Amino acid sequence: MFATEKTFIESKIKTYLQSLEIEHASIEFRQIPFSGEWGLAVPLFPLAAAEARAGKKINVPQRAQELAEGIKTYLGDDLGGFSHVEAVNGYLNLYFSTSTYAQRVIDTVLEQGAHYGCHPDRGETVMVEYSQPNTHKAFHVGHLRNVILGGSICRILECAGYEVIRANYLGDIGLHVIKWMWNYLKNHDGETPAEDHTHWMNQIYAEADRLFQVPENEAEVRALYARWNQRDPEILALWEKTRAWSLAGFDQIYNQLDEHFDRLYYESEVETAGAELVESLIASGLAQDERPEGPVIMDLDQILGTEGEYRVLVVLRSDSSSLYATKDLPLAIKKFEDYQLDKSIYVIDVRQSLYLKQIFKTLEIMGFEWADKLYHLAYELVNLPGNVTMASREGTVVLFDDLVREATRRAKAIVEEKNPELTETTKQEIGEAVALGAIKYTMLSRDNTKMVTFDWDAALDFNGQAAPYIQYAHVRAGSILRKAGQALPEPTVYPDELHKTEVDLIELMTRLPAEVYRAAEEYRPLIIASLSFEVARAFNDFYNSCQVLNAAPGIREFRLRLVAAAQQVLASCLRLLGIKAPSVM
RNA sequence: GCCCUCGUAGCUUAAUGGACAGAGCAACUGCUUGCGGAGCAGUAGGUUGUGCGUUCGAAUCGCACCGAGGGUACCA
Repeated sequence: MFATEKTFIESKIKTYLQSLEIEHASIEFRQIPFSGEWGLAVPLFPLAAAEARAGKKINVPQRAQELAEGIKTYLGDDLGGFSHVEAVNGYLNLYFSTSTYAQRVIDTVLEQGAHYGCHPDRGETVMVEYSQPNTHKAFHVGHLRNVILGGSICRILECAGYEVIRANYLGDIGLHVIKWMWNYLKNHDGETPAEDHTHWMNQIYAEADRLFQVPENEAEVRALYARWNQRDPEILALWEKTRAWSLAGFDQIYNQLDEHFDRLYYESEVETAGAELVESLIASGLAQDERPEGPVIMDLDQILGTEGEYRVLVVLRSDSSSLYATKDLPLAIKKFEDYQLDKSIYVIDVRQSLYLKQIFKTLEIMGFEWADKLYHLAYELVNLPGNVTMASREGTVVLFDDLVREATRRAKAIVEEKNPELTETTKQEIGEAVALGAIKYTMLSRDNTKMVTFDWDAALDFNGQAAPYIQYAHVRAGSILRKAGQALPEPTVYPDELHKTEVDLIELMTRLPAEVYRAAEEYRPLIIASLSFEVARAFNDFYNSCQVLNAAPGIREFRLRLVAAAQQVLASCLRLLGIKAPSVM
């Protein structure tokens, strides 16, 4: 936004430094850390330190200050767009005039609209694999973090200029599916799904899991597994039918979460390729076949000459049935056959770090030159209070639909109280937007590597650092603009003096483009979550200290434009987090 | 045992080797009332897990230790 000024001042500084015989100096610009004024800070420490290293006997901080003062004197009044300059503590601080800066920021935001903060196309394609649910099973709060994180990462990457392919990988085969079908045939034959597919599917699964403990039941399940392996048409048909039910259930969930996928991969579609791949690994001598006494393994440490680093990867069970690894290897290959990828990201919880490291290394050993483009985006688990882990087996899960229902109920009650004249449909809609926003924000506002302890009250706390607070700021901004009752004023000359809260708000808005870039590089939605909260807080501060509609002519127009720009930034941040920005609540 | 990740105020976090470790929630003390309940002013809370090292300069980089979590051949 200030490239011209930057270039100008940089060349001036370089000219001056050359006169001191300091060549090849790299000038670094950063934000001035004091609030209330804008500008660029140039630390002179690196230059002074370079001189010290070159053998001059100097005190670095003192020399930095000397250089800063020298530059200040050299520049004189020729500041090219900056209003004043100071040399302090080893920094050269270049200040913009408040009104020029404010005007430029607000005009840029309004002009770029929803694109503000986003970057031009980089010509790179990234695949993000996330969600990965098992069909025929529950969808609980633990799975939720994965979808929310993956979805937000996709939006951030897109905004940062990447072409993104959203991939899902569904566990549609395996013992859990056979158990389910066995119970269905035995106890639920002919039944069709209840309205909430996933919930219904899970009830049958949970029951099957319990019954499986009885030995004769287990024998029956095994027998059914054998029929499956022989591709019994009746079983295949049942599998296809029930799988479709499960997928329809997931679609309901993804719709509620505002998520979609570009490409679905199924475990069932890579199983055969996996078996073939294992055979070729054995043939090439990379894998050791210990069947039937043992499994087929790859001793990665032995192959690489490392110790305790990569360990042993089991690629096929001793009974020749497949494992995760059997399918993940061909899947990785398939992805690169299907698309020209510059990066392939796996959003999978941290417990699988070693496993994914092994998979990536194995592909490298196999000679795939794209192996270095694979990346495991690890995130920590969701816990329940009292250090209880989510486990379907122990029944210690909070199911997705229960969570959303309860959250919506609470959110709707608040909406009802604040805004009783809304229609029932609108209340329901807003209640859901607020509820899902609160849940998503809870998951995204802590770092990927930090455990989220799921607490009903904390997740649904609509005050404080939470999504409803941000959504509410967005609504308030909209309300002012509505009341202004006219088209947004054209850009005008801005006031010379701004209120402190206006300055803070504008300052935060300028940070969006850089923060999007950083969030994309580091795969950290938290950065956007924090910024969105700060913008909302700054907006509320402004709202409480500055009148907009009753402000003097001139000021009023400026403030209306500021409100519109702030609303735009809030909307953009929320969009990046996958959180809806309602217009009333 | 070995490997990985993480330790900043009660909680969530900021500072990307440089200007006083900066906020917000929660807590405490007052005051105020709505351009949408909630807001404002203030207080308190930190030897950045510990110790060494590198550096003119370390929350930031390195090493060691301590603590938490996870993983460690046929679970997913």
